[in-house]
Amino acid sequence: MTPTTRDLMLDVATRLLDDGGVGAVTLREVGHGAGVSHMAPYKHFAGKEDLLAAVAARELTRLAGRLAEIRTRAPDAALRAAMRQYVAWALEHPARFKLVFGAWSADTQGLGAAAETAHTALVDLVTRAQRAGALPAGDPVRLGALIRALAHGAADLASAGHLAPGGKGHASADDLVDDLLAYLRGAARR
Amino acid sequence: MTPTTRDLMLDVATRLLDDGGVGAVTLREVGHGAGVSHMAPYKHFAGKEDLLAAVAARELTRLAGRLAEIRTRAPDAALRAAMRQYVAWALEHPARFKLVFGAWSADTQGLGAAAETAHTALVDLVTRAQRAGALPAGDPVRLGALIRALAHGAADLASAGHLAPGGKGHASADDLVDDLLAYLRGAARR
DNA sequence: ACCTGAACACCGTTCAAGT
DNA sequence: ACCTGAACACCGTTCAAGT
Repeated sequence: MTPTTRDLMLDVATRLLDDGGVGAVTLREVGHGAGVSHMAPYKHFAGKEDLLAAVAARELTRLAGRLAEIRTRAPDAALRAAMRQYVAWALEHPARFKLVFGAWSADTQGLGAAAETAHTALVDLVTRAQRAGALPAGDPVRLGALIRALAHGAADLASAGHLAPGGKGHASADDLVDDLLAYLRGAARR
Repeated sequence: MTPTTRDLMLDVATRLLDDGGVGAVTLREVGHGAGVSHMAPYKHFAGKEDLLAAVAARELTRLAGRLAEIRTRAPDAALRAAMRQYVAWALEHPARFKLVFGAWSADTQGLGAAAETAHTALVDLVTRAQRAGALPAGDPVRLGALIRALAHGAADLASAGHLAPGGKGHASADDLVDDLLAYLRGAARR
């Protein structure tokens, strides 16, 4: 049950990522932080890119897991809770967020599979919210893409400090998610 | 009229950025590409971060300029055209997009001022679309934030290839912008 | 199977110096 | 004012070798 060297390396890499961004993640520091040589990471990962992909995949899997838990709630509250979870995670761990949703050079480390799981969970939430009358009719995949793109954009802008900071009309990322869901609820009643 | 060494360096940096991402922008290559030594960039920029901020500021200023041109069109078409311009720019130059909207360590190189200009232009477009009946009433700053967050998120996800690629329900970033504007137009008529 | 240490090419940055 | 070249610390990666 003691963590494997590989897992220890992922922990160290995640801590470096949180502390100083992706540029602060060096294979040498990952090795030393895990108590081994600066070359040991190459025995577990093909290179730096592969290590970062493994960090991203683990993080995305955990996020998808939390979204899956939310699925047990009432359908119209679940969708809002899921988007708030997404936004909160982005604001708490901006460097992880940027890494996970940056470009993946290849579908390595099961990143694609983890993304598929999260996507399926979202479409399911949308479908159930539609049946509950909280969302308008229409292709749930497309509606899910709209909601996720808004949550993603609001989280990204907020985490970089570009969301009209302070003063009149200032809206948090959560506020924007609520605004969109309110407009969609209105469209469902028309 | 011949470009200054500084402008030449910004051109080289932008080309390196487009070709290989932010990691491919090295001060040494910027110097050599501009026909000077690997140390010359330090005479024009405080360091790498400052050079990248200058690239971002120039890019953001150009984007704001193109949004300003759009302002001359009919109000309800102008907002859509502006968001399409934003999305198109992000998809054409993903590395510039990520750089411009990444975290700025300091308000150097006039980045904040350029962002302010673009933000003001957007709020103006929103206000005029509201008067034309194409958007619901309410605080134009907050409504502008909603629209921009959606365009931003759709562009970011699309440029990284995370927008439910292919198959049923697939929506482009432009499609999502259109969807949101259609829902908002519906809310304006209620 | 997993780890080590030397070595190479590269990069950001400092410094002393040149015109 | 603007540019140069040597030097330093650091990083990703390869390789030969050890248990």
